[in-house]
Amino acid sequence: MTQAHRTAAPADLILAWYDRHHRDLPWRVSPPMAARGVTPDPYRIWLSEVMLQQTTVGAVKSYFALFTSRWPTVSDLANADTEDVMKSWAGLGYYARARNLKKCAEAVAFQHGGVFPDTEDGLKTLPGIGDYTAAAIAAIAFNRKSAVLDGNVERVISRLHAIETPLPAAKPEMRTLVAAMTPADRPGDFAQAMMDLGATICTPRRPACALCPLNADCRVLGREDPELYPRKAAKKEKPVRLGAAFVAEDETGAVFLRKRETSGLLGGMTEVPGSAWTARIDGETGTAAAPFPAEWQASGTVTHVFTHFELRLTVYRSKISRIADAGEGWWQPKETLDGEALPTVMKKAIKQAIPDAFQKARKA
DNA sequence: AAGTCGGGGCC
DNA sequence: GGCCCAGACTT
Repeated sequence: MTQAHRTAAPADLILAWYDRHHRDLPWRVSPPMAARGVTPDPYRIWLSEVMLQQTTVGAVKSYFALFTSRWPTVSDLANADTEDVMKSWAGLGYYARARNLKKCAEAVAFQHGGVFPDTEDGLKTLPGIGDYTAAAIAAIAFNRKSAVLDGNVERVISRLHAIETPLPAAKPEMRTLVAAMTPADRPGDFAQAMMDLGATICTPRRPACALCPLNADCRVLGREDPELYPRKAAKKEKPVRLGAAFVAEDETGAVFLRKRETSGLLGGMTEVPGSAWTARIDGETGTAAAPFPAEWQASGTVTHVFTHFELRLTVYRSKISRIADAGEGWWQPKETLDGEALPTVMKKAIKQAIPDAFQKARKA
């Protein structure tokens, strides 16, 4: 085979690109670090992968720093107070991840001797670890030759092979193609390289094809608009739900809070009292669902978009003397609201009623 | 296979 | 305003 007709294998092209353009991330062992003998910590790889599920790198960084600082090992996390974990996760979203994170840490610490399973199948038995995360940890932390397929890789593969089958039906086909590409030599770096490629070059819009190490192999480039890939099933529209939220402030400035059910939407998180969130758009959202009688003053509305519906909350506020029978809940001093397990929609509601309720947003 | 489950950044 | 993001889990 002559050199002129021989094309380098895609995996080699991607790894060569990765060696030059990889991003330095807090949980990553970069090729230069690896050359100095640094090995990945499965705990940190696992923690980062769970945080990164459907979540951007920028959103994760400060949370990763907080968690690894408070709980440096999986055993530390396993022995932590669950409520502290929920408080630390507040704002990151998909709160079932936090509940499963704690369960997984307990399983590793108390049933696996504090050591993560080092195979894809073993990892997949743990709470919160599915197909993607098991493959990613196996590849990145244990150098297993597993096929890592996330949203980034789906985009790269769909364009590289001009896959016409829409997602999610195309996933098995894509996984097979990724498995065929994955090298035995550096599977962990290959996985991270493919995801970096999707995050920085093969982007959803305006991909930088001129800079792509695979542009000579791409079946879409030069024939169609890459933005048309991956094909996706049509999505249904988001319904609107309405509700009321009640922000009560006592004579000391404390706010009345309560705890949500442990499962379902915002499960296990803290809330201000409110009505059910109904799909009806007729009828006013009144104070019928108020937690106790008070002079409730309407103080505007907040809108919050969840994954499958849009919520419009009418916010009511009142200043009352602390009453003995306020129902399930507690009065939280205003200056300590920041540390509570309040999801973003609840912070919005409180801020609507009491604009100076929070110190300032947590920044990276 | 479809529905549930957050939040923010980007265009 | 819509789209996307290192998806998992339930039904």
